[in-house]
Amino acid sequence: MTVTLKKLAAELNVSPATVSLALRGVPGIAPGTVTRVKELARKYDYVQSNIGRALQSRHTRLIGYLLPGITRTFFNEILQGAGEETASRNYGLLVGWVNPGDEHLEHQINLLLEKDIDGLIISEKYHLIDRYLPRFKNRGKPVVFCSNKASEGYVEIITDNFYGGYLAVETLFKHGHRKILGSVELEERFRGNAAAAEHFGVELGKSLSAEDALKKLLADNQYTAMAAYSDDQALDIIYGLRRNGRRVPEDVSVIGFNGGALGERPEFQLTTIEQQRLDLGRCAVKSLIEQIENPDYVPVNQYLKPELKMRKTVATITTGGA
Amino acid sequence: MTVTLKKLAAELNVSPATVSLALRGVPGIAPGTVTRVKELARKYDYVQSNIGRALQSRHTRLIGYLLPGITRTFFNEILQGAGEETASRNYGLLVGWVNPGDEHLEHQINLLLEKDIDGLIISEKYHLIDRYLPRFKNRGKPVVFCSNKASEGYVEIITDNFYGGYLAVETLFKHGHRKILGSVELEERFRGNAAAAEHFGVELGKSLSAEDALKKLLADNQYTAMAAYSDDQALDIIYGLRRNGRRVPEDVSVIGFNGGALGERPEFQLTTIEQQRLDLGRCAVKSLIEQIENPDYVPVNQYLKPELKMRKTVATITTGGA
DNA sequence: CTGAAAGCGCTTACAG
DNA sequence: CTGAAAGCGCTTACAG
Repeated sequence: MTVTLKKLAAELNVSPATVSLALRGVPGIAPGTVTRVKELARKYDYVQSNIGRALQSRHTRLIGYLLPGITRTFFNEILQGAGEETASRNYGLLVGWVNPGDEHLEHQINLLLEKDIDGLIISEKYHLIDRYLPRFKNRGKPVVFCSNKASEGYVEIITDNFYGGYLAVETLFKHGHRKILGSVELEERFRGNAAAAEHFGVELGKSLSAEDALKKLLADNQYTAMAAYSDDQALDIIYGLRRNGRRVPEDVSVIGFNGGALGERPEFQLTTIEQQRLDLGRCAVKSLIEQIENPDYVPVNQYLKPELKMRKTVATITTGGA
Repeated sequence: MTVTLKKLAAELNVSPATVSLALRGVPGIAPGTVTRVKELARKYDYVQSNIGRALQSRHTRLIGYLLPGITRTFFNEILQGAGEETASRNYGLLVGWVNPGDEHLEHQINLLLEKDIDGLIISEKYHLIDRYLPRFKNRGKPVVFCSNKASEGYVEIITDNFYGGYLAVETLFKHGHRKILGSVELEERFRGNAAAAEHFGVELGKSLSAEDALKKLLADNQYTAMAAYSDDQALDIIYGLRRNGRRVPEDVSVIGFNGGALGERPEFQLTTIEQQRLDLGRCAVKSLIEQIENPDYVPVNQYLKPELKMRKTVATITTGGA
């Protein structure tokens, strides 16, 4: 049913090697032969089989992507960015979702190994996956972490969380806020908060969760703004504030972190620090393919700058005192 | 670097065939040999290569999934359901996003064909993809449409939209509503609306879009409820109603269609008809693999029943008159 | 119970 | 410019 090189060769009375060379445009084949081969190939809708090619080259041009199954939304755009970049390079993207429960993960790893992927992108906690990494390394298959901190000795392509944290507090400062609550849920981001707070002379509080933040914002009337851990958390906090009679942004400003469709809804109009999710996926693929195709390439970590998305949950206040 | 059957065979002084049989547990190999082979395989972390196997069996155990690139959220859970089912059957899932612009699509199709997928799932408009289907059919590769209407002669695994439409109007009827606005954006679903309206003796209006629906709801105070085309549309309508001083659900009830995280937010608490998205993906994979592995299997369309998710945008009203 | 051979679809030297 | 051969990693008959 499927047309192979051999069948084309037989029909044209040439050797399979000639057909192979002609189709790939390798120089040194008579122009007439090339034309006849290409015509017949088109007529029969011949498509080169990856399995023949891969067996020979030891490269399948397949890359794997492992991502958490529970987080239903966050990784979608990253995945799509990865998929688009992958396709544009003539690679295929093999996706595996990891659900809690280790058995499942080991099965996914074996599946990817069996399918002979050339490299792997991981958007999953490194401590879950650490133990499996040598299985890829031993086979010379590169691994890149995307949007998640990498295991020791591996490359990470992630948002510049320090910068994002800095930008959040800087933005609030520029709108007149002098006492701001941060979240320590992501250490690097809070360090960015702290650096900006120190630089601009802002007082910075710590919260451990949405509930904790809400409690502190309600208890202490000095806080005029919150730099939240995520958009979801920002919305939860805004919801809690409003239920408790506080206005957002008139009484308290809130800035999120992530971007995506949710904060865009007219009901929310959430000001946020937006991650470049499509680019995270794209850059991870670029780095991985570079490593696959060029063994001498020394990969480096990449930290993508998030961008301020100004909407309507941050207000300018006139600082009392100063 | 990578350990092959041959290397194991050489080290054990047996033939590759013996190693192959031993590893797969084919009966007729001396138990001692099986043990020695398996031990060495584990020691070297031998993993059977799909390319060798596939070349031989003409099946890669890879399936493709083509989905639209613009709709960033709707297909994620379907895709994940598909991925989980795929993995549990020891298949790999090759994902391709289709963005507007035909070149891109043809490229994706060629990519999937090259990668020798055993079958294809499509969540894309059939008229975009029609012309490429013979390329799969001619190669004996089954194609299943998932969550989208299928091309002539192909199988579809989709939500039972008629039932969903019926359920929406039935639900509103049971809450006392007697004049309801529907949406004709999805024909089958509106036919379900209409069937319920007729059965319960409810008056049913037509709207063409969110704006149109809002206009009609505001203009005609007789409508007490809206069966929306989607959750997004439902939220847009609720937003518009509230901005115009109408209360939801006290003045107008609104029921969505889809399910997902958005409507669950406490700000919305959207009552909706929820599609079984994970199951749509799973069922599509099941049908496809059945077709791949059993050529005699005659696939059938599947219509998955959506479920009512009662939240807070539908209220019971006391019908004036009756 | 085990090995030698052939072959799946390709590509890469090599010979002519 | 073209063909014959060998080989990539496996599995499937077949012979012994």
